[in-house]
Order: sequence, then structure tokens, then C-alpha cells
Amino acid sequence: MTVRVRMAPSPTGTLHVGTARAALFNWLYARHNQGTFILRIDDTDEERSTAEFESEILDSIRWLGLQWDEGVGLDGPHGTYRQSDRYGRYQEVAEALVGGGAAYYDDRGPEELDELRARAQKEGRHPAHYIRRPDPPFYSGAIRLSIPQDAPVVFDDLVRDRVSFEPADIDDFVILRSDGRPTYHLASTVDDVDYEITHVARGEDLLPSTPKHILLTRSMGHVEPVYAHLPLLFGRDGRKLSKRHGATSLSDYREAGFLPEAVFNYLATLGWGLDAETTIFSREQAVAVFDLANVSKNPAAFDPEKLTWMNGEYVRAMSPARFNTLARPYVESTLGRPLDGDEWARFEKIAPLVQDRTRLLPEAGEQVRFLFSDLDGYHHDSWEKVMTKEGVPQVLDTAIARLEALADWEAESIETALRGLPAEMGLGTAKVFQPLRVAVTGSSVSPPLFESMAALGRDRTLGRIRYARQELG
RNA sequence: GGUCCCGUCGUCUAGCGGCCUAGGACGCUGGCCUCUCAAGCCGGUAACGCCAGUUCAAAUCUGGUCGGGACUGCCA
Repeated sequence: MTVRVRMAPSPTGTLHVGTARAALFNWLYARHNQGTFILRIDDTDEERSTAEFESEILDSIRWLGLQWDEGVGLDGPHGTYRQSDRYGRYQEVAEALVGGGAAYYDDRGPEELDELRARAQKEGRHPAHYIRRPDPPFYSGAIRLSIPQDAPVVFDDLVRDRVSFEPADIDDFVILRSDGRPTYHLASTVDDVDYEITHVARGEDLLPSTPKHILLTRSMGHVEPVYAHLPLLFGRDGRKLSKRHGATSLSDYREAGFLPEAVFNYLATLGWGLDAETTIFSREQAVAVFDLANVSKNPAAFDPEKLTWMNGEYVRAMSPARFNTLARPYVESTLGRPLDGDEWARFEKIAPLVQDRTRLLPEAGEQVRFLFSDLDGYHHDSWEKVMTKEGVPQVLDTAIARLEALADWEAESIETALRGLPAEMGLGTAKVFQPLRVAVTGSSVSPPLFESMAALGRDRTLGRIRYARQELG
């Protein structure tokens, strides 16, 4: 049997990292089993669904690298894969269920239903005990599924193992609203049947709805898919992942300069692992061994710090050419203008050293800023801590003399010219190189000094050291 | 309130009766390296929620308890 899995986002917001992770696990399962990964849009909530959210979600999924084989935007055997296009089908199913006696029309109003729920809570019982087929049958209003009371609903969840629900605790839930539109339960279940979905891996929040979906599937005369309920994602404080924890949308991370392969890797480690030892792994490695049955039961806390560390691992591992291409827009946005050809050459010269020091792409811009704009002032603390020390004027004077005498302007010759200074002047290395660093880059933290000077160019470097010397009087 | 799910370092996890004086990763931290910062290397910190039971032996099995979470809509 071919594995067919799906992700079914609702376009009522941007793609949440939790939804992205569920999509990721589905994708991994499909790839591992040479199955089909389907993308469907669950847009039955017409009030909140928008085309903008839908395209944002599709972009984010593509960015993460989860190519779908069937579904929205692709020619498939099931139409548009957008639920709003299939209302006729859902109505047909709902009415057939009524015809067969498995469902019924309910025209009780919200007030009456609220009263029943309140009574249930007061008496410590489940609302299902009260929301049942009313006495004389009605033939208008919403359609509810009638829950058979004969046996418990039991299923073997791939991650939870055996789960069981008593029918008395399952309410006769609405499948078709009184305006003829389907509820999530109906649309989702009908689609899973029609699209021949074999495995449903989704968030644990849907575990309590699963017996409803199973009963619905069975009353349609089909066998339910295998379920796998994934643990939920939380913030570092153990609370539900929300805006308070910072970014919750995949696109937020994309914009912050995270790499898709790092986000992919990190998300995969939340609730699953390649093996006992490996933290950094590729898509291919994950695909090779992934199994829903190995997913953890515990909820996971999303830790931006660990993601950032992991991103740095990926930044350092990429080719210099790719780093340069990816970093360029961030450098330009730091400067607020595009780089010209000469500036680009200077950047390329020092880029490998910047790459080693970058965890998030935007950091690259800050590190090379001194190369492309005049020092708009020294970092105050750096100046105070470094430049006001004794001996600094002599260090700068000596360095200027040595550098002026250089025949060429390469990092190696600059180093040769300056390397011996500390010993010659009887000073510690930091006493010599830190003042030069501050003079040249404006800060006590920068890429390596000699390479920075080489990339900056002879005239600018000497100009900056002379200027700093003047400032000291 | 009711139903269901979950419970190993601060966090992500390994562990599926003896290999556990509990392993790896992030974080934090001591040191080395070193022109600063990173990176790298060596070391440290820190966990089986609790109580019973089963067993020669329990983080691993059972029961209870406590704690956390989800759901409880004509939202998804």
C-alpha cells in the first residue's frame, strides 16, 4: 500500500512553526516510504480565511523545502484541493448520512444548546449526555452525527499507542452548518477518505476530535486512516508558543536571516532525533531513518537560542560563494545602499573570516560596516578602555611608519610589518593591536586585524590611524 | 467541572528490566589556543516529580498520587 499523507493548513494566519513541524513530519514520512505528500487548504472558515495567508503559507512551505507531490497548484485527480470548492460534495455526504439514519437535522437554537451545556457542567457530566437527538425529529437546521452508543472507539495511534474513548463522552457534533457549509470535522474527514489518505499525522490538540473523525469515516462506509498525534510545541516557559515568545511564524525566521536547512534540522529535533548522538543532520539523513513511531510523546519547547546556534553551524559549513551571495543583501541593507564593484571586491576579500563569525546573516552586515562607510565615531567604551591607555600614541606612530614603508598591501605583509611590534616596544600584544583595531574599525571587536586592514585598503587604513593619532593630541 | 494526553539535566533528547556511579546537544561555566570576537580543543554544572507494589534486579513494568497540557463551538 502506498503511503499517502497530507498537510492541511487553514489560511487564517501565517504559517506557525508548530504547523510547519507537523508538515515536516508528514513530508519525512512520505519521503521515507516513497509515498505521496499532499497539500490541501482547509478554508471552511470563510470569515477568517484569505488568499494572502494562503500564498504566504505556500511560500513558507516551499522555503522549508517541503515539495508536495499532489495538491494546491498542481494538477491532481481531485480538483483544486481547496475545501471551499467542494461544498457540494460535503452536503451530499451529510444528506446521505441523514438518509441512512446516521445523522439528523437539529434546529435547536444556540440558547437552548448553551443551557444544555451549562446543565451538564453543573452536574459534572459531559455535554454529550445532553446533546442528543431531540424527540420529535426536525427537518431543518444543522446536521449532527448520531453517535452509536454500543462500543468504545479504540484506535492505535502511532505515537500514543492505544487510545480509547467512551461513546457516552462523544457529543453528537455538527457536521453541516445550517447555512449548508461543512464544519472542519466533515470536510477534513470526507477529504481524507476521497483523497485516500493512509496516515494522518497532526497536532495533539486534535486527539479529542479523533473518535469523531473515526466514527464519521465508518458511517461513510470506510476504514479510518492510521493516526499519529504529534506533541505540541511550547515556548521556553512551558506556556503555549505565542507572540510573547517572539517569532511564531516561519516567515519571521526567514526574515531574521535563518537558513531553511537549519530550521528544517532544528524542527526535526523537536520530538524526534536521528539517533542518540547526532544533532546536526541533513534532510537525506532524516529521510533515510524517519518513522512516525519514533516520535516522542512529550511536548517540546521551542528554543530560539539553540536554533541560532544551529544556524551558525550551517552558515560556517556552506561554500564561500553561497555565503557571499546570501550575505550581500544584508550588507547592503545595513549600509542602506547597494555595493559597487570595488566594494564587492573588498567584501569578498574578507568574507571567509566574516562567515566564521556569523550565526545569523544580518550579523555579517554589522561586521563589515567599517569597510564601506566612514567611521561615524568610535564605539565609546572601546575608545575609553583602549585608546586612553599609556603608550598608545607611540604605538600608532610606529605602526604608521611601518605601514607607510610597505611595498605592497596584503594581509601577509601587513602582519610581517606589525607582528614584531609588541616585542620591540616591550608591550603586551593586546596593548599594541587593540589600539590599532579601534583606530581602523572603530571598535574593539572586529574581524582579524591584518585582513581587515588589507580589505580596507592602504589609504583608508593609514588615514584612520593618523586621524586617531591626532585625536589623542 | 468532565474527557483525554503527557511527566529523564533550565531546554531538546538517548534509555524500551541488569551495559545507568543515567549518554549526546543547546545554555551556563573553568581552562587552553589567541591581535579582539568567533570557531576549535580539554574540563565542570545539572535530571529519572512523589509514594507504594512486582522482581534477585526498575529511569525502564503495575497501581496510586501530585503536576502540566489539550479538548469541551453551527473555529480549525
